[in-house]
Amino acid sequence: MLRGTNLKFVNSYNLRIVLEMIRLYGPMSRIDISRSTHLTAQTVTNITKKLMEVGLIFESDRKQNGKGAPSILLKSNPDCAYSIGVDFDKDHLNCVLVDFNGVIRESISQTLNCPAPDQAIDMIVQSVRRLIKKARIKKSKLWGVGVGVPGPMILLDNSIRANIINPKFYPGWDNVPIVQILKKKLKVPVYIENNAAAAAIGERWYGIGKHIDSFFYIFFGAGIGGGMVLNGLPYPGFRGNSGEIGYLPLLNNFTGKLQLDDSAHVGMHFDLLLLYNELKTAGYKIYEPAQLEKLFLNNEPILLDWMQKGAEQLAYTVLAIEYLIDPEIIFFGGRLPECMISAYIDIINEIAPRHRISGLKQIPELKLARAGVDATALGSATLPLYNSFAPIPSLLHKKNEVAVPDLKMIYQAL
Amino acid sequence: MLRGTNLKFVNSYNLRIVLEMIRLYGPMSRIDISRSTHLTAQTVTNITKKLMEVGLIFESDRKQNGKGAPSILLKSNPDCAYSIGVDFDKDHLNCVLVDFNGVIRESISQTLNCPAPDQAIDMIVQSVRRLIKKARIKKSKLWGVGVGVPGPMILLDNSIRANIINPKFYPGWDNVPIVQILKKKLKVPVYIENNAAAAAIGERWYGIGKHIDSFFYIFFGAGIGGGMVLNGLPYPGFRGNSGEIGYLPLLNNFTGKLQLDDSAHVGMHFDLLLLYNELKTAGYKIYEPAQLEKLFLNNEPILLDWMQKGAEQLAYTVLAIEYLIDPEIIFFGGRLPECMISAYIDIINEIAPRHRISGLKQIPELKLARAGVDATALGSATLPLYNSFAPIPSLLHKKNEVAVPDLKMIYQAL
DNA sequence: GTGCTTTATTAAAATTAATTGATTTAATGG
DNA sequence: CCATTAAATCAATTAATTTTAATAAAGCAC
Repeated sequence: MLRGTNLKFVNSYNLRIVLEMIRLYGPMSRIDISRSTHLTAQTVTNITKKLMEVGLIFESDRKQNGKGAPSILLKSNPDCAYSIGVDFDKDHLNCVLVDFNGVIRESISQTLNCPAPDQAIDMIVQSVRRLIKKARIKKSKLWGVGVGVPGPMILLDNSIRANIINPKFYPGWDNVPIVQILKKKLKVPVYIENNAAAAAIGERWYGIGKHIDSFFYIFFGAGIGGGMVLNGLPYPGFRGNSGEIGYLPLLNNFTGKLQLDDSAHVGMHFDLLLLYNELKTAGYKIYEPAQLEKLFLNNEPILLDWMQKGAEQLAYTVLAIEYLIDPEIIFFGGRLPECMISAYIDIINEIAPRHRISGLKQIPELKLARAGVDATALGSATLPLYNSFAPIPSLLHKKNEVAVPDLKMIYQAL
Repeated sequence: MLRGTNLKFVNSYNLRIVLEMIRLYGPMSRIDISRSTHLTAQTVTNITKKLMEVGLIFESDRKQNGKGAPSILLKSNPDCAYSIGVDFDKDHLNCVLVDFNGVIRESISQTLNCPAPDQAIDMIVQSVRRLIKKARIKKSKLWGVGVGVPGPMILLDNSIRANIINPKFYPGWDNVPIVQILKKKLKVPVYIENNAAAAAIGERWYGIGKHIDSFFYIFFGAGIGGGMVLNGLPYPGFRGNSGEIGYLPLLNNFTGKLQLDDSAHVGMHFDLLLLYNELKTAGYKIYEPAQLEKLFLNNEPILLDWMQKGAEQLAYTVLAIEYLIDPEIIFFGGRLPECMISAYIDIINEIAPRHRISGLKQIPELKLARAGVDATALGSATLPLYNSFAPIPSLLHKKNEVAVPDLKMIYQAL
């Protein structure tokens, strides 16, 4: 799609660049922003003036740096915008309300048992309303709701993200337009994303990935998934299926055992329901990931064996990511306890080098991302803020509809 | 790197957008460009005026479309710019001179025997000079020289692409600054790229990939390599190693045989020197890919067995590409004869579905790209033109040095 | 303390390319 | 032949950045 651009697009982009500079590297002065972005000092003054008027940033102390007038440090305002993230799956619903700086202000968790769409959507709506009340924020400052769901989605005509949760595992969830329904009921922008991709975006916007332009994110949820950020931007793939590492065929030469059938796939080794069942035979009653921490720390053999088998498959996947995508870093995060994710990283770091061709000097580092219950919800909460405030280069191109709100809308909203 | 932009960058980008529209969809009228790019008609008039002044485009017939003034069709001028592509490897040196439309005007091929750097560079310089003479073009219209080399390179400080050919297989080629040397001798811009990546860029700029925004390119050269184009742009990876499918570990469950050692890799099955040796034991004297066509058409068992084993490994690689990257299309191209590449595609299309998880409806199509001797050289020839004329979005961002010539420099050059 | 130097910030004017609105050009069709 | 339609362009306007110049605030020398 070859699209031209013009001065207005330039301005809205530069606005976001300056805001992002302050968010990532702040507190910082106008002159530092100018030097970094190569915008003139005057332009930075003009833009920061606008940003201050709408309350996105504010001036704080002056910084003395030798001779000359000390520069005025600019900070981003955590209370300028809030967002709600929803982590939804068959067995749980976690919702968090975060401020602009990504700090979780309030959260609500509940367990589910494969609810029907109507029921689930009602619960989400109620949770959102309760969060707004609990946090005592103005609804006008709620920038939107982001929903992270397991499995792939389809894109509708207008390239508005929508709404199939893998119908195979979710009876009744075929073709449910969650986005439209939630938008209508809540009257705020609603975004939906695969939970792994949402976690990756969250890592990019708030996590260690803030300064990493290209990374792969391996996500432990009910199964295993992945998301990627390339050149600073989420890369969803042509059909929205990129990063689906769970679908890779099983290898028997890594495990030393025979594979079940030709279409057996890596995801099998990370299906928590299968693990819970296996643990049940040993007398454990496990129904959520947090309970695994204790078993892991007690060196429960069933769990350790399970992890070892999975890690062997994952090691190959990591090599494939290295050689195909060559990201700067591979993050590991998700709903599992931090100690387990770290253990996976350790096993892979032991296995992978044996299968690596000699001669490659630099390889991506494996790093722990945000783990635990809130990982997905926080990632999902990022979606509205990311879309409203991130300097996405495609903003520079003319489009029929401005999908992304610009400062005029921010003026109106505040 | 967060950089701002301004009106001048907008203009140089819009110039390229309009030129690209005409190149890809031309002949087309100003009003069609306006509707497509969402630039106003007046802006398109201004831009096309500039492009005509420097001879990049010209007006041709009027197209009658019902009532009203007929629109004037604009065409890109094939003789506005030329480029020379160099395909260099241990055993051969192919050079082509192409015009702006990608038509090969002249070419020179010669066989080599692992030459030393001085010798090789001299041969390249001579070939370039001979091509200019043969094609009888003005040197001022030679936009540059692109060199495709096997194996990885490193990027120098200024992000000017440079200059290591995998030193392991090329004694004496450690740290040779080819780009700088050639630039000094030829006095034109010189670009270097991995041959697989160059072929991918060539496919994007001149091939079927012209209208495909995201694809993976599997390249058959002396071994096997890969390149990718994502969101319309070449994606080199963080260390310039993306697409290195040859490095993936071997799988024994696909071949049914034991792997040699832990670091045995897919590339082994595509190493032409190994194949030539195996064929030698059967009495064949093969030293270049074109000779394989006859053997293949005669159903030579050694060759067919070789291809079957390779294809089984490649099928897994294709699945990994599908699930990790999810490109629109996977292209297959390179120095092998077209019939052999097609055969690889057929075998993979037979194997892959068996290992695919059920439920995924859409999958990337496997397509034949340009095959044969000129594939790499044409891809390399694309590099200078691509860098000078393609609407690369990063052009919109302010930088210290303008690495890419803009229209001012085009004025001077013509 | 005073005055000079240095540096950050901002005000005013200039610049630039896109946009808007009016005009010209060239065909169709009654 | 003239009204209609649509493409292309001229002229004036607009909206952002840039340039130039002024102002403000600190350090430093005397």
